[in-house]
Amino acid sequence: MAMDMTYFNDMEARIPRGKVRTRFAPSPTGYMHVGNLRTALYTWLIARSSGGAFILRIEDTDQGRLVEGAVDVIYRTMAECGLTHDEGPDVGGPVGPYIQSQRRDTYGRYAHLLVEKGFAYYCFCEKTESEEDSGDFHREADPCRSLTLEEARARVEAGEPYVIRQRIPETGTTTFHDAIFGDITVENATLDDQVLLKRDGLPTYNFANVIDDHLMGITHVVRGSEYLSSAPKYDLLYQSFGWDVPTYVHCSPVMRDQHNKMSKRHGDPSYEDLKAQGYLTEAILNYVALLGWSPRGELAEREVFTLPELAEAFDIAGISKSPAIFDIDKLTHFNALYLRAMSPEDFHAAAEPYIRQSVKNPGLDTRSIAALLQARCEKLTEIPEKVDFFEVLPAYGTDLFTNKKSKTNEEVSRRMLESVIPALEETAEWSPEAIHGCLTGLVEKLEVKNATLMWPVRIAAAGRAVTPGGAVEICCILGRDECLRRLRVGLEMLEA
RNA sequence: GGCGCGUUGGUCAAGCGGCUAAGACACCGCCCUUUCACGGCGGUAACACGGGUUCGAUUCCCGUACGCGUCACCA
Repeated sequence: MAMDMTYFNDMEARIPRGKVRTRFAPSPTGYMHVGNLRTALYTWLIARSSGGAFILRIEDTDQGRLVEGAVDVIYRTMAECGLTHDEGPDVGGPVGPYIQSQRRDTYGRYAHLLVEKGFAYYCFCEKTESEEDSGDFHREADPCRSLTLEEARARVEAGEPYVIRQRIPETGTTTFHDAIFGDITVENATLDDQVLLKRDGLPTYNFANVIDDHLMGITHVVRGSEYLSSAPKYDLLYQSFGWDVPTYVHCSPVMRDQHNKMSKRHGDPSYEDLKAQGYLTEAILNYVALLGWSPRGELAEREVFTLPELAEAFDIAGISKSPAIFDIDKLTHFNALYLRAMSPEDFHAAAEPYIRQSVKNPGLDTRSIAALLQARCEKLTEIPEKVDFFEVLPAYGTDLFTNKKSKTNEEVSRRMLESVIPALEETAEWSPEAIHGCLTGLVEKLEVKNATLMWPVRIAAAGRAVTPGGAVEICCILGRDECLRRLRVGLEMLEA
């Protein structure tokens, strides 16, 4: 039973001292929900904002929950978001392996070490269904707690199945410190002798965490606030080993509404779902960063941050204690901001596939269409329905020709189109400038408002009351033949 | 139920003993205008409640209410 201490010392010696090290430790469920993404982001930011290291560790101790391809979702999402890791299963590192299922021997050794030190004990009890809903907690009820080490060992050697439980002091209090919540003190009597090593020899999540975080030199443990209540037991574990306690950073959850956390079960969007809904990675990250964190001081009013800017501005003190409700409308706003901030080239590249979903005609220029769209859409996915009229003239009623503000009705529109069609037939070239010149020339000649003439032209050209872009742009994109054809169709409808 | 945590407008939030209590989203109005947008300007809207402490509480303390978490050989 002697511990191979050189092994462990050697391991720890490979970690640079004094440097911040954080870790994102997802269990591979194949789904990166928004809360997870935010935890990953904050964890990454804490490391990057202090020049520290960010580690990726896969927590797959739960046999029954392994999902095929799930780890890939994690890698892909992290990479897409720019949350680069310095150490992990794929890139290696000095304190690997970084997959818990490959570390099982280690946990067992430490669990047994704790038994020898008296901070843990073998328990041979069969779990019973009834005691869990009694509501009351009686730690003293476990008879194995008072077994002598010799007795227990004899039973272990006789092949009796066992678990290893943490021996929590029956009296006194434990105080731990959290970077967000401050000092929290609890009565030891309210803590249970949690299982450290399961009957199958695998560690429980809580135990594996403590061992790995210590062995990997993690300085800041970032996790959801649901672990707040188990933190005292963590502290006791660290104390038992004589290890330094890391800084805890417990983050409150991202909620879907007042009562429920974001969850796959409720159909709340994952990172990938949001992408599919037309949201940009940058916008998602920016929004998510602000869901539960806000910059202090000078930056307090600022909301738009790129990832490097976040790394610069991030500060644990700005993390909020209370849960935050996910607001898709605000995400949409950020998305619109990012869409508009793109260069025309980048926007075109992003928008083109969506434009082509409804605009198949190769004669229609996607660059011109994209230019109209950039200030007018909040999500890429709303593009197809906004521009489908370029492809085919929709069926519409002549009532669209009536618009009070533009001072048009069907009769006025008929007169306008009668003048516009021959004028456009004669324009030398088909450019925005030429079309605009032609139409405004008519406006002067006919002595009407700009809008009075533009309105019917746009309606006839698009067959829609609301369009991205005005009459001139639409006519130009359509091309002379198609444009004139549509104007004639409109005129015929008005003459009927 | 025990224990723990939380509570500023509908939402995200600033505030860290003295302020007309920021800002953003959403919503409404006005301007701009060739529709709709974009942009600009303005508006509606909040300190959960009750006690203290203090010259003075959104800020500190104690209760209450409400909410959340946890009490697994799941993470």
